[in-house]
Amino acid sequence: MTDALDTLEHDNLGSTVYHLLCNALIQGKLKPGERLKIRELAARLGTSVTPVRDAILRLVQEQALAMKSARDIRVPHMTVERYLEIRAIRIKLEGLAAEMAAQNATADQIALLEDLVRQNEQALADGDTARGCDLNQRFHFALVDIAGMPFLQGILYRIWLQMGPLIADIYGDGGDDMLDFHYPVLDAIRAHDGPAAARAISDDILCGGQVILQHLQAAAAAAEPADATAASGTDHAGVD
Amino acid sequence: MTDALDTLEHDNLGSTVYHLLCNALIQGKLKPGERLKIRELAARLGTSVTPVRDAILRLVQEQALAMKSARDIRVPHMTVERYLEIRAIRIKLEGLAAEMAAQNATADQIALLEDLVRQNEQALADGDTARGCDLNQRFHFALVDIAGMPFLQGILYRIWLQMGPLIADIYGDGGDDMLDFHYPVLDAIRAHDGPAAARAISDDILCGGQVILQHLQAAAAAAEPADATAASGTDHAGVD
DNA sequence: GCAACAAATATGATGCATCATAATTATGAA
DNA sequence: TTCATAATTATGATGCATCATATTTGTTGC
Repeated sequence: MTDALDTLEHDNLGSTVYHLLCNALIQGKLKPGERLKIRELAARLGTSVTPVRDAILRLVQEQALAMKSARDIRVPHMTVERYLEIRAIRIKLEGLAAEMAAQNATADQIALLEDLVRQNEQALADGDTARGCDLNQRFHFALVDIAGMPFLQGILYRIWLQMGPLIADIYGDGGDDMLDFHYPVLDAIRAHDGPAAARAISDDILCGGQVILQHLQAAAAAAEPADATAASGTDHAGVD
Repeated sequence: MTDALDTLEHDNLGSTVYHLLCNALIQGKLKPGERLKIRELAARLGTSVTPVRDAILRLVQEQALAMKSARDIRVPHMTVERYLEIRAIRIKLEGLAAEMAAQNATADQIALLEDLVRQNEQALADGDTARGCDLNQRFHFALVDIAGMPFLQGILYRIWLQMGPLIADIYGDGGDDMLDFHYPVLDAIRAHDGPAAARAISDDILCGGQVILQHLQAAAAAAEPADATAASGTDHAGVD
């Protein structure tokens, strides 16, 4: 499932390292601002620098990692502007996925979604936020999978890669209500009502992400308490 | 503008080669099915294999190139299924871009769009399809640029990368009416009417791409007229 | 003690040697 | 002539040596 990014890919060491780092990112094992060193990783993984460099370059390309300078590779910090942009994109793309999933879903696939929600309930009941975070993500990916759009799956995987470090950092704060928005999605899929599914996913992304947005805005405000020029440009990034 | 993919990227030889190949793909200088060899490219460009390998791996990752086997890197063929999927994604994402562009566009930016359309008229009048193709693309990119969404720009650039070889192959067939659908887009942007701009872009993608779709369907029908199992070995179908 | 310069270190970039294996060609027997 | 097998070649993968330079650390003069 997590292999969605490169369909039918030729397996080489670089890809293995890449997926390793992807999982680390998505599971929040790499914190924003953390630095990565090629040689160090290579030593830790027992390979030469070449595959590690391959993997890191791939992640830099898709902006899941950032090269602050020629020799400073770090997990990037999410900004409010970027989060809002990504949110808008997710609403469109995951909406499309939900719509197609509602059209296509078989009984088995619906049962799988229900199972994911059930496991998520259990995880939240147990107070296992890490598992809840993982299951939340798997629900979203399951939708794209059911939609049967492999290219879209790759795009969304890359987007989630960016949100991984962020979500893992914040989820414990107030993510308990994140699951609530999955029920309307499930209802719409059961009814094979595409537009309703898209709306429900949109609600999920907007409401569920509210905590994240507040967190980011608070962090941004704390970072620059005096300077108000950059902070005010939250709604529209004036990137020319 | 074409540098949208990796914002603020550290320049290394691999990136240079990457952009070189990107341009070649988008401008249709690389045909579907064409094979690329690392050593050959390196010799042609006067570098070692390392930067070329970096660039090619990046393009493979985003499926702009495909590794059919461990040592067979080719420009992939577009399939009907994939085209339809990409079309649906484009409608959502370029719709979003058009909507934001309509909200944000300044008079200067609108003038720039008008200029692109005017140049495109001239190109078509001159029968210069290559230039028309290029200008068509630049119009679409200009919209994302005006929308001020750099992350979206990266996603769309990667999508166009996939369509480059295809469009260049087909454009001459009946692309003369492709420009027609840009006028309603321009009108909507002038009126700052986001939803109308999104609808207009959707029309452009659907109608303008009709020729491409027919071409693909004809090619698919010709490729496997009777036998559906063995002949499909050329294109790896079975996207599900 | 502090600042400015210098030496040392760290680190990604690049080139290249070597390896494993797939593709191609050559060889030879039927 | 044809097909099977072996030798050759081609090619991406991997590892590693070296380079350039940013960063850190040490030294020295004030």
